[in-house]
Amino acid sequence: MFSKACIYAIQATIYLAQQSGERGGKPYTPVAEIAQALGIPFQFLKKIIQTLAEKGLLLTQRSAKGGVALARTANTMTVLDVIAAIDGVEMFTTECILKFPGCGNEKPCPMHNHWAVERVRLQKMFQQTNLEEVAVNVSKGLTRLGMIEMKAT
Amino acid sequence: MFSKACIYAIQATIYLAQQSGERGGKPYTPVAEIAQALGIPFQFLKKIIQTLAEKGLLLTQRSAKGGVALARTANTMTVLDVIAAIDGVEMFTTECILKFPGCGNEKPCPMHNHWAVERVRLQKMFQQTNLEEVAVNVSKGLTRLGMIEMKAT
DNA sequence: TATATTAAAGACAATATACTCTTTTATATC
DNA sequence: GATATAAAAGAGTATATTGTCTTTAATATA
Repeated sequence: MFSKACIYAIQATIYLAQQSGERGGKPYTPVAEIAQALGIPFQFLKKIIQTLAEKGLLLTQRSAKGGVALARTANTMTVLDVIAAIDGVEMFTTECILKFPGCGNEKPCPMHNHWAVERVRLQKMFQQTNLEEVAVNVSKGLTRLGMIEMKAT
Repeated sequence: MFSKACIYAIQATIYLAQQSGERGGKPYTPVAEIAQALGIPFQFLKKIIQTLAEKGLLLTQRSAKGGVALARTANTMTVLDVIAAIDGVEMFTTECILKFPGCGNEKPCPMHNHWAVERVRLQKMFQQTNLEEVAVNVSKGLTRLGMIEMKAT
């Protein structure tokens, strides 16, 4: 469904949302820390982070005590925003599940009418899920981010 | 969502369902004809067809007037059956959308509870769609298989 | 039985995705 | 202002997926 890059982007932004939620937390988190904490290849994550920064989702600071941070509050950033920045939203809007170029309501492929319904549901689901609520659930221990244990801070 | 191989498998089996639906049609369809008709790379399709045959979905006949055919009637073969043979059903059953190995109801990832709902819907959708109904719609001109025009026969 | 047709088999090539390494640049902190 | 920290930039490698080519084998048909 999603590329590895996109999956890592979602994980990293959730991690950053957690960081931003911590009282007295540092303003920036080094990419190396995120990669370490989530088990994501460091150099690969850096490129992904760069893309997210270019798309305006993250702020970067290169200096001592630098790193990256969410460009806006976690409750105004949705999982769909992150997906859109990396893999794009076409899969939820126009892309045919059989990858036929002209597929749409006028020229539907054999699966179009079924898929069009699910596609919209998926998009809504990711759009309605913001990084704050997700991060809070992780911090509460209700859900897990990767293989690491997350305890309330 | 699906690999190219899986997409081609779905297209090819729908094409074969159309063939089997035609009165007085030949029992077997050459892979070359399917590849030609649907614009699928011939040699690649042959391997995919082989896999489908190994999984029991298709019958093959190597000889003059040979080719491939559905192993059972089109109305008893679902799109999910085809997907299962190529990409597997894990994506609808156990696979985490963030690809976390241990993700499940006990140890849910941040998206698990949302995704688990959609996953099941998708599986049902593909399971409830059999090749006959799909092929009939294509033959009626209600839907299209690839870029080619399909007229009622 | 000879022949043409077509799938089977397996090596190989191209492309896309995932991942790494090295050098450079910015800047907060001391 | 010197230094250390950390991102930026870009070339390079590894792996998986997709696609091609050639040779072999089966068998229906004539």
